[in-house]
Amino acid sequence: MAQPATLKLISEQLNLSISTISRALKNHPDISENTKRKVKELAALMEYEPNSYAVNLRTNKSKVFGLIVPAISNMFNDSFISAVEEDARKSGYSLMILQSGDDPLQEFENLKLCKHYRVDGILISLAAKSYSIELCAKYRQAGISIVFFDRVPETGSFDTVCIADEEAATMAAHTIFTYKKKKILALFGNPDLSITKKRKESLLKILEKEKDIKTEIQYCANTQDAKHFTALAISKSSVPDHIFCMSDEILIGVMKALKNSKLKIPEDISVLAISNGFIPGLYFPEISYIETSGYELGKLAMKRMLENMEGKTAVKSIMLSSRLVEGGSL
Amino acid sequence: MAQPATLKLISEQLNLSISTISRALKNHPDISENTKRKVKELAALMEYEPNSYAVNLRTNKSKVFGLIVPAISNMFNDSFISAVEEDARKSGYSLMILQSGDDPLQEFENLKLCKHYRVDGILISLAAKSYSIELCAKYRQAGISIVFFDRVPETGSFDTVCIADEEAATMAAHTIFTYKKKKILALFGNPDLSITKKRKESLLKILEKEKDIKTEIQYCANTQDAKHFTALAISKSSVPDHIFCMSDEILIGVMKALKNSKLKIPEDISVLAISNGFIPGLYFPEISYIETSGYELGKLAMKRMLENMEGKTAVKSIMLSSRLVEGGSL
DNA sequence: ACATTTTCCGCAAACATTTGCGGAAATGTT
DNA sequence: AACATTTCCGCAAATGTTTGCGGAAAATGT
Repeated sequence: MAQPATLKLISEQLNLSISTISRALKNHPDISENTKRKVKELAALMEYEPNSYAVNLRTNKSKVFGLIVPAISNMFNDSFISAVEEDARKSGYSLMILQSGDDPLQEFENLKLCKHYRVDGILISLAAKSYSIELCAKYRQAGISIVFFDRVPETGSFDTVCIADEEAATMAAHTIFTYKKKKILALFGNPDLSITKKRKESLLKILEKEKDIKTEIQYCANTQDAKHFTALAISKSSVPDHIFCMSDEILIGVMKALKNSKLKIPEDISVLAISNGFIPGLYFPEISYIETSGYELGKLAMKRMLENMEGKTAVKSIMLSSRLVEGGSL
Repeated sequence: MAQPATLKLISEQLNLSISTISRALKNHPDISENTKRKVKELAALMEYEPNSYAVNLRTNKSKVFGLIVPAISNMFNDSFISAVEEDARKSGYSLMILQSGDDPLQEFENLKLCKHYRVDGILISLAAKSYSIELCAKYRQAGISIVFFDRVPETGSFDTVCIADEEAATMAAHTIFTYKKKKILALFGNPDLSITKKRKESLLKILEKEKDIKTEIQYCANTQDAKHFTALAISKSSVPDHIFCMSDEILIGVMKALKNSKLKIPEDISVLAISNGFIPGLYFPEISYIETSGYELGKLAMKRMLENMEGKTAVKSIMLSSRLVEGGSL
């Protein structure tokens, strides 16, 4: 314990060569059972642990995955991270988690950091206005597996794992139909993200078929925006009878505005969100939502990554289906 | 780009020795400006990046901190992590984040993983029923700086950074006084955690001074428990006029129960929580809370850690003060 | 012109590990 | 007894860096 144990130290104690120690510890057939036993005993006693730097240097593998997200905080990422961490651990990998804060520059730096630490693979959910995609392509070229999740690039052939955005939005639209809503306020996030585009387009595609449904679209950079647009909409003469929220962040803003009004949910106005369910469950009545499980997505993403590590490098796009969870807000 | 650039490769191109390249790149005074320029230019061109494994092997420093938390998800940890990550990055360190899932065994394994990756320091918030403290002591002995935060060990001389729990609970008690509440339901988390003990004791110490204040204590393992105990309490003949929640998790359960009842906040019953403010802000009226800033705590923790790295190893206990933020629930 | 200092650079060891190769000793085969 | 085989282990190179030391060449001083 005084000095951290090394192969050399053990070899000196036992009058064996370093290579013998190394082989004994990994059950190399060249080494006799007797010697193996002795070596292992002493190694255990000395609490030997291979120096990961030396191993990595030699093998050029780190057994670490980089995980880059805009923010660790949001509930979606939370459960995503949990899932990824679980499965990574099971396969002997660790995670280096970096957040971009939705800042393209920071994201770029994080990517370089991953390279610096020579991670074996990178899981990344893009920042808005990201310009990191070329760098990703380059790194992949250099042998680093890259899996995009949730916020994926629109173009280029990459491995992607994401929510079936079209399906989720389509489901939302059909729900709005079913409940015969006529005047919709639809709130979306950053319009630059492909996830936003997909959801918006799919929703509109269906809603626009019906002539008597009026839909107002707004883009919200944050919760505050969502609150603002909601307050504005319900202050007008013709109040919407339904609000669609693309994300939790937006839902929170909407609810703040609604609570400041006299409008009752669902009698006066109904609400539907796309969410993992945590935030919707905090309200009364609970808000209905199209479920997007970060946990499930994480499982899929890590599965894809591990396949990659085993050489299955054919590019794949994976979609995760979602379902409607009815609270009492419809 | 075909081969990753190394010092050797550069040296061959320039007909210089490896050591000259190494020194040139770090502005060693022994190297002439002229040579430095040439070396740097070629290095940039070849996109040279030092192999971190080799560096770490040589220097025995990893420039990585381990961060172990029960769960990444909770809001407190979120902001804590953000702060830590920010300041770590500024000092050239990266973060390896591991979650214990409040499982002592997992925590133990994570600790060993940190050792395996030879992190320079460990920031850790203990799991309930943790038995990792001895291992921490051992690692510290072996030269790894360890800073405990939030959930810190009760005994032993370690660096700790945590909320001024006594102060916060005392503040809560005084608030309850001020608002002349008489029948209190006080909900706490895991009774094994020192943070729970401290908060409970400080609260009771004050409340028990007043004869006409009745306090009921319950321990909740999760949100569900909190909901259960709240529902139970308000179903009785004498309903409490105040509920104190030790954490967000508990607050959520309480609110679920209250929303299922006819009780109005704050008219019929008042609510006070210890929180960072995010969850309390979701309700209407917003819930008053004693603020515990994970962000601030993160700043302090990293500051302490960096001091440690510079050799200031005298053990220190740091407390972060909190303040009352009034929503409309009192 | 010689001695001294400064400038600039290379040699080689060290960090801990992995692994191809070769070789001595022990065992087995006729 | 001579040969072939198997068993078990060590040598040495390689991974990419850092750094103490020493030394040649150039610059400076007398």
